[in-house]
Amino acid sequence: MKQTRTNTPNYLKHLNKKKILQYLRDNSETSRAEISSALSISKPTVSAIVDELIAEEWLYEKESAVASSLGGRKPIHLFFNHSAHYMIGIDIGGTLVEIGILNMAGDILALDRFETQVALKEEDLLSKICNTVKGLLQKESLASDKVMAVGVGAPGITDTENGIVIEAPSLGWVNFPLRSELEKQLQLPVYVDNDVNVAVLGEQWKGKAKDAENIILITLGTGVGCGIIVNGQLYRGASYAAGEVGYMITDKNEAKEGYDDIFDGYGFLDSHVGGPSIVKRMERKLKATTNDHPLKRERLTAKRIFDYAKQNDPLASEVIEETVDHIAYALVNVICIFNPQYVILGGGISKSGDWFLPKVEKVLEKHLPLQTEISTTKLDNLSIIGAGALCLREHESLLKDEGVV
Amino acid sequence: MKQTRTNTPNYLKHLNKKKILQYLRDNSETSRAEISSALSISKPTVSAIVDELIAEEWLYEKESAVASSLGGRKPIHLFFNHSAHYMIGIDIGGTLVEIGILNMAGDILALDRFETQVALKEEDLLSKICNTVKGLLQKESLASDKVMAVGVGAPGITDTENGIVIEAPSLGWVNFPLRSELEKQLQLPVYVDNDVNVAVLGEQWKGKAKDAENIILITLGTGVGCGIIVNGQLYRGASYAAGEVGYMITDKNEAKEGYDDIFDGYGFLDSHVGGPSIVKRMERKLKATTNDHPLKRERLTAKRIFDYAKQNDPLASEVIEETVDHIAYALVNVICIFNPQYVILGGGISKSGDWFLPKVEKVLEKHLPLQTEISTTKLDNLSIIGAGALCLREHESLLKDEGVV
DNA sequence: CAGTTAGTAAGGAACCTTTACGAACTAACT
DNA sequence: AGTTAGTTCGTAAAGGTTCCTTACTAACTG
Repeated sequence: MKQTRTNTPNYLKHLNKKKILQYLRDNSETSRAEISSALSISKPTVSAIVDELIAEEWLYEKESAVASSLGGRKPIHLFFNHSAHYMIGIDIGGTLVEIGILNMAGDILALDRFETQVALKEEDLLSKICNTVKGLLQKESLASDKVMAVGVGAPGITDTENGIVIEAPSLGWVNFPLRSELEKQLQLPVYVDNDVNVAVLGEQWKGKAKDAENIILITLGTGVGCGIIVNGQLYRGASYAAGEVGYMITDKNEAKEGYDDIFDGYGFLDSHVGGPSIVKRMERKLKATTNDHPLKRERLTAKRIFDYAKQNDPLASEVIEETVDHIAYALVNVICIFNPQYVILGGGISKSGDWFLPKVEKVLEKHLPLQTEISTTKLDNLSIIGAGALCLREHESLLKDEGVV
Repeated sequence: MKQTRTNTPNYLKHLNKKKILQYLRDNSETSRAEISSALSISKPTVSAIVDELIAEEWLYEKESAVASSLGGRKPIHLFFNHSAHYMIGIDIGGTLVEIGILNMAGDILALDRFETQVALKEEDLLSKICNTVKGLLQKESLASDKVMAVGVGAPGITDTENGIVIEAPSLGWVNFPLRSELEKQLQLPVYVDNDVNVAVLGEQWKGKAKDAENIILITLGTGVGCGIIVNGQLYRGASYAAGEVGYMITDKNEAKEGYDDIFDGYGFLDSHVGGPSIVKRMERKLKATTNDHPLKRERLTAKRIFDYAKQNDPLASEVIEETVDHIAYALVNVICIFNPQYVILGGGISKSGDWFLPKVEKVLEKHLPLQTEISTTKLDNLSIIGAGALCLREHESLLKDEGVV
């Protein structure tokens, strides 16, 4: 079998085309001449490629420009056509599946969702997803060939090369061939990755860490997850298990004595800052106290306990303080190893970020000489946007970014 | 000013040439036909490029081959010429400067060394380095134009793009323009990086982690350092400070109470597993005990204390056990974040590796579900070899590896 | 009108590929 | 032993890309 030749003259053109298209995505309202000087490609070459891209509807022209003050012909401005191709972003979560249609600008044109566990019980989850996708396309009256690719974030360790979900406890999946199944039903290219990885990609595309090269995203939820972008690339680890910070140990004495891992497969940090562990510790405190406490009459959730801590409730504060402490020291460890440009916190707990971030920063200042910007996610539908970013990255189209920038 | 055009037909040839040369470096005794099918480049193209490479002395032919058992013309075997170009590796350490000449196979042909602090006091360190280089070249009767590049490992945070040592406390350097100074005096291309980064490159080139994509090297010495290769690339961090694991915290309670940082700029882990901290803790134990102890009559060093611990001396064991503990938990944290293929331990303490690695592995097994191979450096002159690997990576020659493999 | 800038056309050089061929060797058959 | 078929290696020749440089037209300012 003959392999495809890569380093052929054709490939050169491909490279240049990609370069130009990427430049236009980031710099709208530019001209052929500007592209030529910015990317140092000769003017005739730029013209030829731009004409092709216009024919393929990736770009469009608009002549509304003004000439330079020194005189000269007016440039013909070029714009990236955000509506020529679309992407579908799917976020499969333990509780909710969200599906959206994105244009190339990352705008969500349509969104639908359903409960995961219900779908798992009542019907086939895969079919439900595919039907929802088809429904959305119909609603937006989009033909399937307008869709460039489908990006999926899955809640578990994922073999991205083969599109196989190695393990997703909340779905009961083990070595589930998600990509091939979806591709069969949807007849579209599908790209799958871990939900946390997808989320960092989203932050890099549209969020706080726009275009940064070194980003860490930490999700605080049932467990602790961590998405890593280094040297501009997603880092997945030797066996797709990078960023399993839930196993981090911030207190060796306690680790030695043994901690109660809330669930099997959860690590030290999971068992100290994960939602269920917060609840568990609060329950213990409540039992130990003989006084009355309003939380004794409520169904406990991490969020409620946070709320009480914010109002300086002594019991809740004790519990939360310890949690925040662990988070802070975990951040110290992550930052000293990675020296990232940004650390972004996501997940349920991050919504209380404004309140606890200053406490965290205090710890960082004390133990680290490195300046790092810490913030919480500000993006709605981060996972959907990230799934789109995954498409952009992985799709064998012009926009694919190979290697280092 | 006109920039250099990159995506020109010439560039294509450059890419192919590089590909072929790299293939030959890794697969000696191959033929034009084999290259063609392995790299999927057409036979005529391979022939043309190989002829050029032979003319440039990168390769040589040897006809001693046997034909395939199915018949056919005998292939002309091609060999990488390890002696056509040379590299100079320099390891600037706090106590010792080592300089070596390497061939392209990574063999050290000549080696010289001198004491750093003496040179710093008595004369100009830079001149001393350059004179040593010149001396070595003379000794090997090598012309300067046979030297492809010079690689340098510096003991501090280094701006590799500009070749500036941002901070090297042991040399008293702050923002020292090492590259330009050396280039001026040696008239050769110079590449500078942090000593730990250089060391990982060495391990990847010639050591245990040969050609692995994801490697962590941890050096245990005065402080704790960490070199990181992810996705096949060196990771330096957002501000060249990645891998400063010395700041890692493995015991939040102790960190909170405050630990005595042995030196300014040393972090929690430095202060618990660094050589001086081991000595300090042993001193305390010795003072506290009224019994006689042979170590009371010796000059204390980390190595000696390790030796006594190995012989089950109770005092030394207590000290070392705590140190090993911290190392183990630090490894848990590093591994859970990175999921590397290999973790390699270097530095002075690593020489006792055979003895303490089993203890470390026990901790890892308990807290991590990830399988990771942990070992200690087996390479002599790792830093010199690493400096050579740095040359290979960074040099704008054919062997430079851009982006992902 | 000169001066300046945007985009196009034509000619030329470099690259790679495919197809075709000679050289060299094995194995099997006469 | 000699011949022939089948393989494989490496090289030519021809053809088609690509890109670049130079030179041009178009269009606008002052």
